[in-house]
Amino acid sequence: MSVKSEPAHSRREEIIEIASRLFYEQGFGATGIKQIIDEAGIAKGTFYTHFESKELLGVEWLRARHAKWQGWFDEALDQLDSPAEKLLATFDFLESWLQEAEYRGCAFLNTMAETPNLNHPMRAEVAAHKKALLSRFQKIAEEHFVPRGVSAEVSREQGTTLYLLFEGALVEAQNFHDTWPIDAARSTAARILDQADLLS
Amino acid sequence: MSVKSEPAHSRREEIIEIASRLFYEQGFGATGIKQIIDEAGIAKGTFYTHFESKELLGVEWLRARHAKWQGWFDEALDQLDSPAEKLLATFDFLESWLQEAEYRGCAFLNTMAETPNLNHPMRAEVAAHKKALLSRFQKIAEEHFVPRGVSAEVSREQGTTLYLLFEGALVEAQNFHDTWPIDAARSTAARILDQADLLS
DNA sequence: ATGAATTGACCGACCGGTCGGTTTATTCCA
DNA sequence: TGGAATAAACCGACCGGTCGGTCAATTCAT
Repeated sequence: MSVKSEPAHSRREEIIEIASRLFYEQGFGATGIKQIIDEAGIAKGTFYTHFESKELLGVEWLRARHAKWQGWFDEALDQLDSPAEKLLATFDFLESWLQEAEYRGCAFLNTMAETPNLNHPMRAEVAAHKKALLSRFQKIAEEHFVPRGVSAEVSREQGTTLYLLFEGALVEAQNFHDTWPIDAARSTAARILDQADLLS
Repeated sequence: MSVKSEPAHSRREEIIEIASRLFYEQGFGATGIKQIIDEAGIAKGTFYTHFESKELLGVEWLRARHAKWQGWFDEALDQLDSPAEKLLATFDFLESWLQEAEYRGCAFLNTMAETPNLNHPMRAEVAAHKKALLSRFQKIAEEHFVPRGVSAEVSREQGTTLYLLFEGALVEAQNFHDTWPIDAARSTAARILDQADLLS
């Protein structure tokens, strides 16, 4: 018998896609179930056959977004050769992201900001996403610095710094709606990558 | 005749104080008028004789918070002698702030995150607050670097970098609820301040 | 025929905001 | 000094609408 193939867009996935757009553009709290089901063209009850609660939909949103974002990030870095190029490309990635009309900053940080409770399931997704990104920076920084005679530990510290610069630029570009924070962070990043001799 | 003295806490100020605490702890959107008037012990109508709308109360909240925050910031820096000490003290200030039980990150960035509309009056307050903070960093950076032979422009660029590190540390300390982002940013800041010779 | 998917009316609670009316404090004139 | 007039502060019921969530009834595909 034929394997039942999952449709490219199951109802459940369709709801996640629509909700994702609304959550990102308006914020999780500011988006009501009503709007989601209206745009999906379904009834309230149908929504609740697919999701236990709005909160769990929020968690699924962040999980899906994490996967998608990682994809974008990897795509921007993978074709580059050197670790230094990769690290600088993160800022170019940020800049092209900012150009998009729907740019509303980082969905994870925005969600963190409106979710005070540290034990909220969505906060766990935020922390996991950022932890993964930090590890990415640290790993690439190691690839850059260690061959230049810098210890693994100090190399990772440089990765941490680049991560903090990245996050600072991300947030301030959203605030001022301008690329100058990204440009400034990129310049500093380039200088840091050039200073292996001072760290060894 | 005697000058009519304004009471230390007018009703209006009392409402702002109560709302400020709730807005910071729970977020602006997540806090209802009901809760504010209940905690203030007043009726709905009384609230609206003092404020046109919840939104304008939000603006007043941010204005008052900006003034208070500037005071904290200045207090942490004013008694220090050198610009370098001042700049490093900003991270110590951040760290002691994080220790507080009610720490919920930056009220301005949190508000930005839940306010997509760039033309919203509260967004203007956020931008103004951050612009003032950036200028502070740039000015102190000038005081540090210019006497060491660095141009005014490059000195200001270092101030911008320190600002971005500060903001990155602020946000990530909130996310991970830990001091390591602040410590990492502080270390990098110290190194940057030590590199005047590379910039001149 | 049966079980899953779908429907939309319905629930109680809450949202920001309005309004007519009352209380309280100040001003002004006799 | 007393009493009327004025204005500001205060009250809480009420407005239309939305919130997240439930459920009995119906449709639909196997």
